Amino acid sequence: MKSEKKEVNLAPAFTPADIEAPLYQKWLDAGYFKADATSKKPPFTIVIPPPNVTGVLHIGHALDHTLQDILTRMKRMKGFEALWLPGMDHAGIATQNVVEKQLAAEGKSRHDLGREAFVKKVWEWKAESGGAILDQMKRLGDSVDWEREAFTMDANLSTAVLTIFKRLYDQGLIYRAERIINWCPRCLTALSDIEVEHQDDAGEFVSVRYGDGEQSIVVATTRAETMMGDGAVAVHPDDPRYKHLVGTEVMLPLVNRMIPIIADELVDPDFGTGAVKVTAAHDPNDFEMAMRHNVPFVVIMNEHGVMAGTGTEFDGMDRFDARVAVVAKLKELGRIVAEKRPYIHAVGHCSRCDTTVEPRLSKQWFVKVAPLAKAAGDAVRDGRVKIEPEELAPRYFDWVDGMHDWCISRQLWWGHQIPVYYGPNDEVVVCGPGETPPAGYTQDPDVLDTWFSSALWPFSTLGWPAQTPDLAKFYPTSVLVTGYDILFFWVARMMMMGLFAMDGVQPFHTIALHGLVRDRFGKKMSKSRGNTVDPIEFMDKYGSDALRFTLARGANPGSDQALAEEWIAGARNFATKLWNATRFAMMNGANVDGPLPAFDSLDGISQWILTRLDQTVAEVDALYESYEFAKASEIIYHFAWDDLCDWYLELSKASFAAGGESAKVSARVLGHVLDQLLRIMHPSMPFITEELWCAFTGGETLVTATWPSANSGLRDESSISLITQVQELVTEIRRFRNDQGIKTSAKVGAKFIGLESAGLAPYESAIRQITRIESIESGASAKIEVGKIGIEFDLTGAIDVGAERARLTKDLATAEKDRTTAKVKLDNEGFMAKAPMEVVQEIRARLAETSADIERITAQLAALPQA
RNA sequence: GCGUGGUUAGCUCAGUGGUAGAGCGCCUCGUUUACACCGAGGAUGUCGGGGGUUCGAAACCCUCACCGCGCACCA
Repeated sequence: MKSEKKEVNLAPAFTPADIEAPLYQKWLDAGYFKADATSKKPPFTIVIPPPNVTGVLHIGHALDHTLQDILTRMKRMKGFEALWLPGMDHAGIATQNVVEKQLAAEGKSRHDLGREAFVKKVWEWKAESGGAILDQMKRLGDSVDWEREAFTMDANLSTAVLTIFKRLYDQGLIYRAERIINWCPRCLTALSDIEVEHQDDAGEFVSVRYGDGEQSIVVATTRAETMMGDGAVAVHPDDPRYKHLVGTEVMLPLVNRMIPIIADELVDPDFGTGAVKVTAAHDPNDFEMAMRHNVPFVVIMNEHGVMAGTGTEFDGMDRFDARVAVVAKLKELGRIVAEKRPYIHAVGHCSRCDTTVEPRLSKQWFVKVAPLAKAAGDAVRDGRVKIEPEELAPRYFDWVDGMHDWCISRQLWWGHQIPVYYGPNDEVVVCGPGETPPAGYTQDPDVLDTWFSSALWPFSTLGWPAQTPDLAKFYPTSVLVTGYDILFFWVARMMMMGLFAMDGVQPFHTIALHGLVRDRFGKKMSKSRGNTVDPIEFMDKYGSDALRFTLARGANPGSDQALAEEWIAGARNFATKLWNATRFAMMNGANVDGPLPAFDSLDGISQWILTRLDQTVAEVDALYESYEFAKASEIIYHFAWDDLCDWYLELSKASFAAGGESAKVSARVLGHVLDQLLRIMHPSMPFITEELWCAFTGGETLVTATWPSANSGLRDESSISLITQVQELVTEIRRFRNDQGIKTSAKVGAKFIGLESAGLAPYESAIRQITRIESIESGASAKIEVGKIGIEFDLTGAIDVGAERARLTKDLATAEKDRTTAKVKLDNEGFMAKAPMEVVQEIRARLAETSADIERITAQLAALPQA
C-alpha cells in the first residue's frame, strides 16, 4: 500500500509578515506573558534595561531583547513563573533636548514657558511621541508583561526615589559641596564623570613666561585663556631648577597680579617645563592643590563658557576665541617661549551633545560612594553575583573600587526634582514621600541624574518601598542581560542602590553581558560612517525570527558581533527550510498521537534521530543556561538542517513510500522529533515555531508548552556509529556518481556486497532511495568499495576511466597521508611510552584502516583499463 | 601607564593538548516524495613572527609585532 499524501493546512511558502502580528496579538489576548505573584512556581525575573523614552529600536536593542526573550521564554516553558518587566527611562538631558529643540523651532526657549509649563510640555511630548520603541518591541516578539510596564517618572517609582534619597541623606551618604564638576556649557548642567567622553583633540601647547628676569618661571599650558584665573604656580618640591623660587611670587601677565610659587607633589617635573599654573576654579587637579595651599579661587568664565570678570579686553569672548586671542597677546608681549602645535591630548566632551566639557566650580549634590561601591564590589567578590563572562569582572572592579563621588544634581527641569528645601537662613530639610517642608522653605531647583532613578529599577518597578507581593515574589531578579558598555553607567549603580535599599540583597544573581553589534567588517556602527542598519527594515524584509536567530547565533558572551544583511537572509532561509520540512512531515502524516513506539523496537535510523535529538536537547539546554547563545543556536541549526532535513527526512522517504506499518512508525517518530525541535527552537524563533507547531499538533500554543527534557531514555550511542557508516556509504556513492557525470535524477542499477556483515542490511532500501540506485542481479560494469562494502554498478557503456582514476588517486593520496601520520606516531617511542592507552588504540586503528584502504585502492587502480 | 580581549579559509567567527571547523562567498553538476530562500559534489589555511614545555601545540609558557576595548593621566 502506498501512503497517501495528506492535505496540509499550511501555506506553501513561508511569509513572515502574514503570521507575526496575528500571533503576537493572540499571545497578548491569551495573557501568556502575564506573571502571577501568587503563583507557587519558582520565579524567574528579568527587568529590561529601560530604553530612553526618546529612543527608537536600534540593532543593539534587538540583540539585547532577543537574548532576554530567549531566557524568559525558555524559563516559562520550564515551568517558572517568568516575569520580563518592560519599561522606559525618562532620560533627563536627552528628552529635555528633544523638547527644547521643538521650542527652538518656534523661536522659544524653555525659559519663555517657565518650569511648570515646560515640564507639562514634556509630558505631552511623551504621551504623543514618546515610547515608539514599545511598539517596535512587539514586532520583535518580546514576551514582556505589559501590565507591569514602568516609567522612571511614574508616581511609585518617584516615591522610591524620594525614599532612597532621604535614607541616603540621613545616613550621611548624600551631601552638598562646592567642587569642580564637569559642566556642559551648552546643556548648562553638571555631568557625572561617566557622562563625559574623552576624545583626542588637537590643541596647542604653549610655554609662557610668568614674571621677569631672576623672578620668572615658564609654565606650559594648553589652556592659555584660563591664566587670568591663576592663583599660583606650582612646582615639584624636589625640583632643583625651581627650589629657590618656592615661596616667592611672580607677576602674572595680562592681569598684572602677583601670585605665589608653591611646591606640590602632584606636579610631574618631567612634564612640560615642570612648572604648572594653578587655576583653582577651572581645573580639578588645580582645585586639589589650591585646597592644600590656600590658593584663591578666581572665576573667569560664566556658565556659557564665556570669559567674564577678568577685567580685561577678553571679557565677553567665547573660551575658544579667547584662547587664540590670549596667545596672540602673549606673543606680542614676548612671553611665549615655545609652542607645540598641533598638540594631541584627551579632552572631555558632553556625551549628549559633544560640546567640550568645562571644569567648573559649583555647588552640587553628591553621593558618597565609598561604602556603597565597596558593597557592590564585595557582592561580586564573594560570589553572590556572578559576572558572565568572567573576563569582564576586572573591568567592574576597576571602576567600583576607584569610583569618585557621584555628582547627582543636574541643572535641568525634566526629572526628579531634588527633595531638599532651604529655609530663610539656609536651613536644609530633606523631605521623604508624603512629607512637607516648613512654610516659607523653597525647594532646590535641580533634578537628579537620570541614572539615580535607573539605579533603583530592579526594585522600584516591583513596587518598593511598599512591600508588595511582586517584590516578595520577584526580587532579587534572576539575571541582568545587557551590553558591557553600560556596566558602569547602570549595572554598578544598580548594585550599589540595590544592596543599600534591600538590606544587602543583591538586585540580580547574574550579570550576563553581551557585546555590541558591528558592521559586516567588524567596524563600529555610526551615523558618520554611514554603516548603521535598521532592525525594523530587516524584520520587514526577512521576518523577526530571522533577525532574532541571526543575532542569537552571533552572540558569544561579552564579545561584539559582526552583522551583514546576507546572514539574516541565511536565517530566513533556515526558517523556510523548517517550514518546508514541517509541510513534508505533515504530508506524510507525522503526528504526536499516542505513545511513541518502544525505543528498542525502532530501526537504527529512528533510534539515531532520537539519540541525536536527545543530545541536542541536552546541549542546547546547558548552553542556554550558561548564556552561550551562539553555541546553542549553532547546535539547533545543524541538528535541524543537517540531521533532520538532510538525513532523517531523506532516509525516511523509503519508509513513507512503502506505506504500512513502517510508514506509521516513521510518521510517529518524525512527529516526536519535530514537536521537540519546535519546542527548543521556540525561544529564539517564536513566531514560525508557534505557527508550525499549532498547525502540526493542533495544540494551542508553544509559549506555555513544556520544555523538552534531555536524557529521556530515548538514546543509544551505537546508533550514531551505525548511521555514520550509512552516511559515509551514501556520500561515497554520490561522489562516484558525480565524478562519473551521472545525473542526480538518473536511476542506476547496482548491487551491494557486504551490507549484511556490516549490519546495514535493514537499511538497504533507505540507502537505495537516497542514492537513487535500483537493484540488479548481474551485469556489473563498475565497482567501488567503501570500507568493507562493495557496490557493483551496471553502467551502460564504459565508465569514465579518467574520472575514476582521478577519484581513486585522490583517495589514495589522502589515505597515504593519513597512514604516514599514524605510522610516525606509532614509531615514536616517546608516544608509545607516554600517550594514553585509548589514544594509542585509536591511532593503531587508523593505521590498520588506512593500510586496508591503500591496498584496496591500489588494486582498484591497477584493475582500471589503461587510458 | 594599569587592566583586558584579539591575530585561524576571500569575509565574519567557533575551536583550549590527540588527523584544522561553521556561516556567507567561490567552482562543478542538478528539478529526485518538502524546500532553487533548494539538493549533490568540490576547492581553499606553513592557525601573526620567533623561542620554549610536551610523545604530541591552533590550544600551555616566554618574547616580539600589529589590531581592539576599558580606566587613569595628559598642566
